[in-house]
Amino acid sequence: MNKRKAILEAAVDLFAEHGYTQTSMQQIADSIGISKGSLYSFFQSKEDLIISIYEHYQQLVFERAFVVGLDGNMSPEDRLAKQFQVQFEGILEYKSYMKMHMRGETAKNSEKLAAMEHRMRGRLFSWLQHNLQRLYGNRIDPYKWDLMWMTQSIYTSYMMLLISTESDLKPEDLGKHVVRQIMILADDFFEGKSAPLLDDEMMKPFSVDMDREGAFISFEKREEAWTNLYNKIHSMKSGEAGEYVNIADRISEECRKSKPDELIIKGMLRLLADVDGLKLEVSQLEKQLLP
Amino acid sequence: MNKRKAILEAAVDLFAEHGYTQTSMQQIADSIGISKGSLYSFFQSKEDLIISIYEHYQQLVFERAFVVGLDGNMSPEDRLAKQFQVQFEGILEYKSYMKMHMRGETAKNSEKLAAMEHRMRGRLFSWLQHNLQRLYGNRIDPYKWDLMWMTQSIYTSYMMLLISTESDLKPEDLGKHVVRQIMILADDFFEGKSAPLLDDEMMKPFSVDMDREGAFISFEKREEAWTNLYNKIHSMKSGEAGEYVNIADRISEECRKSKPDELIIKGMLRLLADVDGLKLEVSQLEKQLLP
DNA sequence: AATCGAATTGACTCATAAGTCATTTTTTCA
DNA sequence: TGAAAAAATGACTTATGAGTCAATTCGATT
Repeated sequence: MNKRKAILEAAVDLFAEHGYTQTSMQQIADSIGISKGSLYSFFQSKEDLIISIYEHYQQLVFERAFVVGLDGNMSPEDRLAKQFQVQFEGILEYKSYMKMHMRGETAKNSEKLAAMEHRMRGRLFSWLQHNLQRLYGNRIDPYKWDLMWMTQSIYTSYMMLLISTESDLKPEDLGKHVVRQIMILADDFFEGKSAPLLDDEMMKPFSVDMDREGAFISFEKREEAWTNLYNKIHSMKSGEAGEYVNIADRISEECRKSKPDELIIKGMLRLLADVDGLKLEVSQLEKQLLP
Repeated sequence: MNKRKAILEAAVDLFAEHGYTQTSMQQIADSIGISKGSLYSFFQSKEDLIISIYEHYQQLVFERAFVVGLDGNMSPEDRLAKQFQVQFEGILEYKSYMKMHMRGETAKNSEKLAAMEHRMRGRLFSWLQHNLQRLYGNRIDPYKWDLMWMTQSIYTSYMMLLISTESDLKPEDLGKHVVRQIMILADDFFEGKSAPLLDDEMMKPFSVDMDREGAFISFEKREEAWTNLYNKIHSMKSGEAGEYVNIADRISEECRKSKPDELIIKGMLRLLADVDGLKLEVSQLEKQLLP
């Protein structure tokens, strides 16, 4: 629906400029000329709104890069540079969202958001690891955490420059630059001139279980299945939608647990499968969640 | 008074854990067993409280490193590593404050705080620039922004690791590591293999007019007083100089402690003041250290 | 045009938290 | 010891903003 999107966009702008707590629902409503009550017919709560924002934008910004990674015609180095470039382009395109995201300032309220943020960070690291291994093979292993850590810090800092100033930095240059710096630092490790500081044990909070190489693709598919389901639900008549969102939320919550109860997931999916318009989306999601 | 300090410390812990807006004055009062009204007799407002926190801690954390920079017996490289080390040690010691600071989440409310934050960032950059120039001279100029930017991003990211995990990272290792990475990246620029992306124009928001800022001047004065003292000592006959350097080092060490013992400082200064040629420098330094 | 249901509204409630101040407690000192 | 001064208290006021809902408007259908 269109008004929903308008709200999301207005909210993201305001959150980016003034911060989450400093922006009232009234302001958001005013900025697009609707009433507060109307706003609440699209989003159950302020928290629901910001979560929806993350759900709406995170794919847009972060997943575009992964697709480039599949292009087999480039050297690993160029491919990685290209992926960073695409990422920087995405950041420029969704500046407001990135600004909001960078502020942080939100996570502590909401379990759900914290989990989301953790997942995103984990994905960044597993993506970095994947690419480093493609570049250097297994010999990178002893140094991978130091390299990943420095890489993400350089990447993030240039990203902040990109969104917070009116510079004419080119995503292409930035992509090449970041890769160049990674490689310099890596070479130094290989030459035995630096010793690594970080190890698996220490970086446990940053690693996310990934089922080897197919991880990203399967991740993407799962993500897509979720998106489709939520979109379908939201496009339904409001009366029933709330209940279905609840069920979907319950499933997602269960999946995020360290030991998800398959029966609960199965049951919840069954409930949704009974709804006429959702059959396709549910079976698609089920294939991803319960292989 | 002591209660004031207790409030500051309680507040910084709570702000670090729950965030500024999520911590109420009542909670702060409760946590040290006084009433809210009492709290307001020490700080006019919540904003006044957070500003006082910044005023209380920022010197403690950031200025300790600058003093180390004056020791003339080390190579520029080792000296810089040592400065980073001291910085990391400070961060460990004032973990809560750094956590609070890292959250940000505050600046937009208060003009005064925003200015403060801006000034601190400016100081970091001017310190970095100073050290890079000491390391490489003027040939660093075309690359200095890129190097400073990457340095601060690597430095900041390891700092965050230090405060957010229970790792056993050693400040000494971290200091050496950061310097090592700076030098690798710098060498690559010198070899002409990388091109710089950032320039003065683009980085204007990050450079601060140093002379305009009161705090910076007062800090500079202190640094100047130290420099003068060390210079004078070094210019003396070597026989006695060693002893005086020891005393001066002992003062600097004391000053870097979280709870410096004023009496010790006073005593040490007194010892130096008895030396004929140092009277002027000592009184100059004393004015800075014991106002 | 009349009717019905869905969408929209904004005045309302409720909760929270900053900041105040009359009152009480503690300290000081003659 | 007792009076005056200082410090501490917590109930109170006030402001803000999330979330609700009865009333109203809008729009589709016959």
